[in-house]
Order: sequence, then C-alpha cells, then structure tokens
Amino acid sequence: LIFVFSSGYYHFKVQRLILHVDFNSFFATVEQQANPRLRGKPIGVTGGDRMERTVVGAASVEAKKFGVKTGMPMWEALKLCPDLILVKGDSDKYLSVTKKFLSIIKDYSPNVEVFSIDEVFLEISARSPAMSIALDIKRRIKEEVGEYITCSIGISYNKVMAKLAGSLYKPDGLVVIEDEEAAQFVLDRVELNEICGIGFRIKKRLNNMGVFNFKDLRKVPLEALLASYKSYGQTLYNMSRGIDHSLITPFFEKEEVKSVGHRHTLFHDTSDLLEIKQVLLKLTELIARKLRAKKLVGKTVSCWYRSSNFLGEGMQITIPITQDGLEIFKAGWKIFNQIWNQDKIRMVGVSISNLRPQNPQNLTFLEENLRQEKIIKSIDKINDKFGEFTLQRGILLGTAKVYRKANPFLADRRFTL
DNA sequence: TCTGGGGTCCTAGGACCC
DNA sequence: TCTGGGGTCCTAGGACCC
Repeated sequence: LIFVFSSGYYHFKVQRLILHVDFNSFFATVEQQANPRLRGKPIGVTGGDRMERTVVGAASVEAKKFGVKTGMPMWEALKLCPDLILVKGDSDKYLSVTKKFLSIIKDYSPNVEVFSIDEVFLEISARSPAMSIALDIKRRIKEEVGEYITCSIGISYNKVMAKLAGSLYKPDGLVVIEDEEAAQFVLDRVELNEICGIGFRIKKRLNNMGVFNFKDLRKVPLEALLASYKSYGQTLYNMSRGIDHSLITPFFEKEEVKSVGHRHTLFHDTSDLLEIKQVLLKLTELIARKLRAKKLVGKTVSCWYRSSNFLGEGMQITIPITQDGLEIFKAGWKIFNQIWNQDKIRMVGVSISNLRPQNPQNLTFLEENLRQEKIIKSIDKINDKFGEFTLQRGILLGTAKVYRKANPFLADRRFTL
C-alpha cells in the first residue's frame, strides 16, 4: 500500500529526505520465516523459556488479529488468543537478520542511523527518487532476507515525521508525508503518543493542561511549554508543527555502548536474602562477561528492585574501574542492602555504566589481580565453549538446575569454583 | 498467579579542583 | 574586603524507545 500526503508544493520546499524503515512484527516474522509451520498461525515470541510473569515480546499478524500486542502480559494474551503458539526468542537469529538488513540499506546511503534492532533511518539527497528507492529496499528485503519478511517505510523531510509516516500503514506500507502542510494534516488525525517522544507521562501531563491533540498543542504558547517542560517544551512545540531538526547519527559513530545491565523477574516474590543474592550474582556475572567480550571496563554500578506492589528503589555508586563480576556484585549487594525495605521482591536489576575501553593502564596489574584475571580468563574460555555457567561461583550452585533445564547437553558437565 | 528485559537521554544539585 | 567563574565527576530521578 502506498499513500502520499501532499500539499502540492513538494518540489519547492523539501530540503532533506529521510526514510524510516521498520520491520513488521520483527521477531515473529523472523520465526515464521525460519519455520514454515509457524506461518499463518498466531504466535507470540517470549523473552525467556517460561510463560508465567512475562509479556509478549512480539506478536505475529495473525495474533494481532486477536488483539495480542507487544508488551502485553502473557496471561492476558492467552486469554485473548488461547491457541497462541509461544516461541522462545533467539536474539542471535534476529541479529543476523539485522546484519543482512543493514548491508542492504547501506547500498542506498552512507548516512544510516540504526535506531533499534529492526529499524533504521536513512537520509538520501533531496533530489533522489525516494519512492523507487523505498520499493527497491522492500523488494530486496524479500529477496535477500526472506519472502516472509515485510517492512513498512515512511518517507518525509525529517526523522520524526518519517517515523510517523512509517507507522501509519502496516504491514508492508509505504507512506510519504511531503512537507509541513501535509504533516499538520496527518498530525491532526493521530493521537499525541503516536509520535516518537511523547509517551504515557507526557501525554497525561498535556491532557491535564487541556491538550488532547496536536491541534490543541499548537495553540499553547512556546513560553508556557518551556515553563512546564523546560527545554523539552521547544521539542513539543516543534513536534506539533511537524518540525524536527535532529540529524542522522551514522551507526559507526554510535558504536560504543553506554551501559550494560540485566534485570530479572523472579518466579515468585521473595524476601529470602540468599535467593536474591544468587540472582544478583548471576546477573553481575553475565554483565562482567559482556564487558569482557566487548573489552570494556565500567565504574558506576546501579542496582534496583521492584516489590510485589510494583514500586521499588534504586541507587548507584561509583567504584574503581572493573570488569570483574564479583566486584560488580559487591557493589550491587551493598546498594541492595542499603535500599531494601524488607518488602517481598518481584524483580532485581543491576547495571554498570561510566564505561570506557579496557586498556593496560585501566586494568590493575597488581599481583593479586593478575591471579584473578587469569582465573577469569580461563572461566570465560570454558563458558564460551560449553555454555553460560558451565563454570560458576559456588554460591550459584543452588540455581544450577535452572540452567540444566535450559541446556540439557550440560547436565553432567558442571564444575564449581 | 497482573504488568519482561535491554537500552538511551536529560536535568538538577552538590562536591571538589584550579 | 568579602565571596568569581569554569570545569569535572557523582548521584537522584524522570522520561522515552523497542
């Protein structure tokens, strides 16, 4: 489906051309592409290998017909669609699809921003044949990534409007918003939160000031928006008029990660300190492995939890740079004990930020640390080869059966340090 | 037995240094 | 004789995205 919102003055006005390309039901269609038996069926991709206390990571078109949506609690999805087929997500599979996708996109412009695992912006010169480029991208995705994979493409004169355009028709849509007149026409027909940058909270706050759509928003003076939203007031002011000056951040400039974290929702709420400790150890070990794989060290550890009532606390502290799971754990555990109010815990999370490249000066080459580093390196090697937590800290043993289930191959190949 | 998990960016205030 | 100005780092907290 192709749709063009036009004011009729396109050629006089457009200075930039941005395409937003977004896969439809990404994880779900990739699974259906990989396994033909899933095609035409309502499937829901899940994060882990369980269905309690989790949400739908992606729903196929067929599942969407039942009202199943991304982010919906699994129990709710199953109520709407009892025959929903649950598929365990496989991030490596999705990443390899993303790589193929990017290699196609790169043929059309060097100016590509990777916005998420299934979404890019690309800027082409304002005189390019945008429409035929878009159709060509769609064709090549089907040919080179998979016949079952479709994408929606939005074309406009800035990023925000291109993304909005792309969201208007799914799946397999192609929508153009030519200029600011056309943009206002579209904006006046969508909800406030349909634009990237206005979420639940800001929508609520705008509603409280009597603003329920972009027409209303355009009537609010800039000063009033600045007064209640600070610098973001300007952004809101611009959005309502279809203005956005933000530039494409080419992906090679965006490579460095800013933080690495993990969080985990427990099978049941608990106030058992040993249980929480084990989870935290596991999470910090995974974080450290990721840091080492990326050759990074980090300084600031934050830890937070969520209680049964969904409220929680968090805190962060800065420690000497590290790459060692045990050091990250010690910091996280210290924080946890400081912030925990004895409520039953539903979820704990920990993350490390303030990252920098690992280099000889950054790593502490003291005698004792050298020994630790050698041990860590050996553990990493073994775990790379045989799977996560083949070799693990003794305190984690109590949780070993979780991983035995996940990786039956390793059932009798378990060692403890 | 209601609501996952991985991230990013921004603001504001305080400590500390030169 | 009163108390500048620039800068960095740290923490808390709020918002957003997929």
